[in-house]
Amino acid sequence: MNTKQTTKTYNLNTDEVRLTQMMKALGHPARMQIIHYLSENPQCFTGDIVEVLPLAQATVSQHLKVLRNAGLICGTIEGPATSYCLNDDAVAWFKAQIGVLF
Amino acid sequence: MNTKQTTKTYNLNTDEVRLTQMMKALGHPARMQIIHYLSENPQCFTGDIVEVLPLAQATVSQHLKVLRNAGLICGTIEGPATSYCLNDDAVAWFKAQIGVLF
DNA sequence: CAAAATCATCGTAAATTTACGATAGGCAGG
DNA sequence: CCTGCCTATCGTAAATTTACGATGATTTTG
Repeated sequence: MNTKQTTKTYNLNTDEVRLTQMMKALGHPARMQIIHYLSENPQCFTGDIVEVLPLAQATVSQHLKVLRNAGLICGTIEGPATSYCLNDDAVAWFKAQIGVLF
Repeated sequence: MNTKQTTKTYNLNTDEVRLTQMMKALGHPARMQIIHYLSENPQCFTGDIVEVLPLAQATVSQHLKVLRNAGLICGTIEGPATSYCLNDDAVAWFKAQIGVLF
């Protein structure tokens, strides 16, 4: 019984929950660097990103997974490697949703 | 020596670092709720927000501090209470910076 | 088929975040 | 002044995140 709860609790709707997840994904320097890199190099492999970041391959792969789960990037297996790119639809949705929020 | 570092490391510029901090601040449900509430109630006290969230007063105050440090809101002491509102300049900057990123 | 290359996942320490009660500090009313 | 109200900060557990090496899975090359 921490709060009286006499008033309704503000809840986030589905869009806002998704937006929050995207914000969280973008709220880490390494992941922001990845997004920045992908916006300049629209199509690249995991290895390219690993070379450019001061992080171990496992860590980069982990960050890529976070961005994938947030829907911001999509990766396609291409032979032995994986190619990543920005998800343009998600980016557009993200921008639009920020306009709704503020 | 974890990386060869033969290539330059991608670094974030000052703007991107600040943007990342804002993203991180917005990447938590409670803080997103606060922002949502402030966008509907442009001027309100800490107590108003505490009533609306299912969190203890200390926790809300902590979240408000994160948003303040990110520059997204500003609080002014008003008598015995503190009044909070969105920082419109920061919001505008945030929106513009997203346009630069993507 | 064996070896090398590429990447994801696992297991796990260390660091950070989150949430809370308790406490402190400032301001208004009696 | 004292008391009550409002909020920030402190101290601290629990949960989550971050980063790494090691390992696996898959594909191409020799």
